[in-house]
Amino acid sequence: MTHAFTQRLSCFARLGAQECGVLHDVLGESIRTFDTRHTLFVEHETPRTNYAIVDGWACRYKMLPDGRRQILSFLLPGDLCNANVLVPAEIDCSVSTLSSVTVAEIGHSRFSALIKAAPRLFHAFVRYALVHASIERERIVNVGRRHAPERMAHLFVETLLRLKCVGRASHDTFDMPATHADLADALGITAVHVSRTLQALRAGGMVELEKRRLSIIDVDRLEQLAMFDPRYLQLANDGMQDPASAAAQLIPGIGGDTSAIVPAQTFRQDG
Amino acid sequence: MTHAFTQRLSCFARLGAQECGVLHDVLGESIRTFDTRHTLFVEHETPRTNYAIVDGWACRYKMLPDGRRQILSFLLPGDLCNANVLVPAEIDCSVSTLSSVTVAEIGHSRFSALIKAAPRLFHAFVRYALVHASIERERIVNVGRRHAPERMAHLFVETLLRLKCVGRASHDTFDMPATHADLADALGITAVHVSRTLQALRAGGMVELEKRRLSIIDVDRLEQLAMFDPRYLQLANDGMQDPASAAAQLIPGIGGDTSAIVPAQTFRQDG
DNA sequence: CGATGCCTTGAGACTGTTCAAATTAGGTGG
DNA sequence: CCACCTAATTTGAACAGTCTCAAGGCATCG
Repeated sequence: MTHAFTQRLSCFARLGAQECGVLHDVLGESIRTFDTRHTLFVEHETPRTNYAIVDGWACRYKMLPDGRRQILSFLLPGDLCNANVLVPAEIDCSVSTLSSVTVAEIGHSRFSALIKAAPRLFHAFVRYALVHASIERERIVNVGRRHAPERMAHLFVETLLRLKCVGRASHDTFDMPATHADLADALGITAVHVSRTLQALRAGGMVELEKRRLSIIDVDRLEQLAMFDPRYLQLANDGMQDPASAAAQLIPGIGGDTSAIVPAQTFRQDG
Repeated sequence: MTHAFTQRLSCFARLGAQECGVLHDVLGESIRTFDTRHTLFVEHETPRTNYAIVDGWACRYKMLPDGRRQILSFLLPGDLCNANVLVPAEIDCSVSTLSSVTVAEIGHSRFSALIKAAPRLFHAFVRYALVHASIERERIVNVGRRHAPERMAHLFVETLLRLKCVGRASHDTFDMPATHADLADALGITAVHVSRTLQALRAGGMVELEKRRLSIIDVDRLEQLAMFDPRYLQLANDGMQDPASAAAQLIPGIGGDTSAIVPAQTFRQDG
């Protein structure tokens, strides 16, 4: 089975056998598991390592001094806990697990070696970071300009698509470890209102949630309600025509090795 | 007078005489002005050029199909309209001016040349992009977890600090071309409520606004109200100890030229 | 001096919050 | 497997914050 992170990166560059091999080795080096509600990074620290999520959910969040919490994004299988892999820098938000989580630990020097060994991977990392930032920008719109049911619909559709692209959602159903309180902090509403909003979507025949499994009954209607435009997720694999050379165009020292290209998949069909 | 963009970049790397010179030349090449309410980039297009703002305000925003708008960030003098300078990619939000704006136009090839000629500039660009993303993340917290007066206080303090660091705010007072409608779309509230909230801050003796000039009367109380923590703006110039070599550590092909270093300023005192 | 755009004000409606209590689900030790 | 404990969810009712709609005021600009 392909590693979720490899699967995710291949959304952003056509990875050849060589790149996949190197990546596979690095990812297999140090597998760790964390309990639910475990803090991986604390705001303002400068992480000395990175984690690629293999299984389970985590989240990036910020706290206000009075205890209010805002979740910036959910981290799903295939996601990197710290999207900034280019320069060592302090991170501006904390990261905690929302379920028990399996990760592949990747040290900074490992990352550096990866990038040097495979220019395509560098390109993929950069695009991954861009898309992750794009997801967070879309969240601003979500909490700023959508009503609670629309916000929830948007979050669910986004999550469904992101999980599908790493093969973690079959038949529009997936494990959803986030509690109402977690959803509330992601949506900018209260847990009580999450409960009521969820019931409204349920009553409308759009979703079903039991035993921490979420079933999207009517994706179309959810998308309509949320005015969902999937382009910000960049799942369509366009813009990949000339991956390595595109990077080389602007980044000094990145040369294009175009051998051993395997065809890229287009994700969005059912897993 | 130092160019606002040079001033901004020097927050992120100790720029030497050589870098400043190259930068100065590029910035002087093509100065343009745009009218107020002029759209510079449209969501989903792939820009072929970039603009560094010299004077005036612009904003990055997204529209929903029904006309709702969410402003993601204000672009102030010294800001880059498209923070992604590393790879050519479609942008996920539109950019429009909020006042008449003077910019320095910088083509992609120019940027590429800049980066190659001055590794320190590459480092500065990367950090600039990181900080801009950080500002947008803080906005999620603002609209998701703060009340209207807190949001407004936060936005005002942030803007004050950002303007100060490019010398555009003396005595805690600055030009504020954004209309109530613009502020509303940045804060995730309505224009009517902006009016009322503004009056509350005014009544509290914290700000004064007349003729499109905003005076921050009581910064401390605004910061307290907003629970403002300036660290996300990275104005303190720490983490600059070893700029070029820090980049070289992770990015292949970036070598460290440590000659001709001028001392970096710490911004936050009055301009 | 009339248009236009921007800001202000009021009243009522609505969305989402708060607090508190009841209910359910899950996990653990006996 | 049960009893217990804790965490998570649901529900109700009152309340607060923000929105909507509508009207009026005040600039600025041709």
